[in-house]
Amino acid sequence: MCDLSAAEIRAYRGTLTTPGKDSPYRNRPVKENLDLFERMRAGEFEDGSRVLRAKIDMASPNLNMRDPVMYRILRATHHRTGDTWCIYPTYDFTHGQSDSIEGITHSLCDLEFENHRPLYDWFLDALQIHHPRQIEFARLNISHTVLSKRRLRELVEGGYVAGWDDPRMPTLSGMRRRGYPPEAIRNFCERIGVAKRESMVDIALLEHCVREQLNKSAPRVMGVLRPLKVVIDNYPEGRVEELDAINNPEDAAMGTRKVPFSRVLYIEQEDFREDPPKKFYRLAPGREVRLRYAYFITCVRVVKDEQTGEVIELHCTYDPKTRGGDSPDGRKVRATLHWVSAAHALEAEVRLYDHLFAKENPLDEKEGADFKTYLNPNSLEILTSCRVEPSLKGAAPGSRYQFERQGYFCVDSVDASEEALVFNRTVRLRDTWVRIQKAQKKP
RNA sequence: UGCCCGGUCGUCCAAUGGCAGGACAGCGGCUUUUGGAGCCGCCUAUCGAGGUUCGAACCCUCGCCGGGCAGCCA
Repeated sequence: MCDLSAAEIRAYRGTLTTPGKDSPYRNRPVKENLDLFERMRAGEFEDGSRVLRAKIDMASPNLNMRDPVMYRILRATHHRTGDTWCIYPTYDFTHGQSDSIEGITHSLCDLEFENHRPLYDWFLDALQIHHPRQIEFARLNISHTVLSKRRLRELVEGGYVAGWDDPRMPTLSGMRRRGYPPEAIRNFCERIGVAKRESMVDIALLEHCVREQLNKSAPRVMGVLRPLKVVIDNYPEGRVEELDAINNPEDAAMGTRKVPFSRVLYIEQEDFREDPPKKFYRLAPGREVRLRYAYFITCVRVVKDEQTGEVIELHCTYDPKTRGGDSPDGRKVRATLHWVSAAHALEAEVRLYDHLFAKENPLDEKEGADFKTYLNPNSLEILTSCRVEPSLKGAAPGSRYQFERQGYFCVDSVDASEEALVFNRTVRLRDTWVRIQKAQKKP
């Protein structure tokens, strides 16, 4: 038993380069120690007034061995035992014993506990109980996020995210809600391996594993995130066709479905450019493109808002001979666009998720900045007037789809309902066009 | 200027005394009714100096660099 205050214990411990010195209470007789410990447990003493320490070696080069504290007085309410105990053991004292009681053979932990292993071993040897072997490994770090429970909690409690299962969180509940398939996570773990050196795995590898799995398993659908109205001038008013669409080109067994086509459609705003830059293959005035599984269309007129100049509507003509997307004369188009029929499409909310942190390593807190200052302000973008194809009606919570040319999305398991479709973007598709644009901007 | 641990392509992991290999990323090409997927190719690494050895990423020594440790936190 040691009556030194916390500050005194610290002072007696010495420093990294100088040995500590013995506590004046170090050689108390066993009988007195036993008595004091009984009374400590009974609650006779003030919080922090005394502690139980292991008598090891105040001159040890390993600070953890300089007579570490085993029990301290703490009047805290425990979530299981309530107020029955006013003394609590330290982690170092407990760790080996709980492992031992559970019959563990190998106790795996973080690299930072390497310096604690001699103490772990010391307690087990002194107690002469089953001795598990502690092995330390590097903790997993992933770029553009944080994984420590303490920091994650800071994000939750500070309201930086919507909760532990916020789809941006690298928690299992977060990743599940985001739509990451379990197989992808397991595969990721297998690929990154386990080692003893500090490392930072590129989040791109995780995303690759997610795409790889989803590419095989996710049914394809068409959904327009930012709708632009298109009128097919030469398509008969009131006419509706049901066109065949493939559910998954990677897996013929997943079959086909019908998608309705009519005179008024929506396409993606970013699939049209009035002044197309180099290598932009999509729709532009006078240009012909394919609507997936439907027809070739040519843009003949652009309607703009008189005030803002914003493009609000396109008029096109279609070639009836290209039904299904093939041209009988063999002429080619460079782009295939996804689309939905305006009259048949379902309205949906789509949540676009991106990296939680803009900085690769948020813990690289240069200039005294807190890791939270590196949060990505664009990690969530909510789109409320998206249009998706009618086959998505009643899609089950948690079910995963590929929105063609956009990415993988899953039905949110919390906010989606019979009436309201809500999708979370799991991960984007690899996008060559984005890369071309970046390369074009550089010079 | 203590003790402990670690340094292999940009990143992560293999090779543990015998041809430094894979994946991701990047770049280029082919193909394509998703600028997706697929296929092909390219790029790039053993921290340094000595030593041991027929032979060293691996063993030894000394440096250098990075991380951890001075809670009655875990």
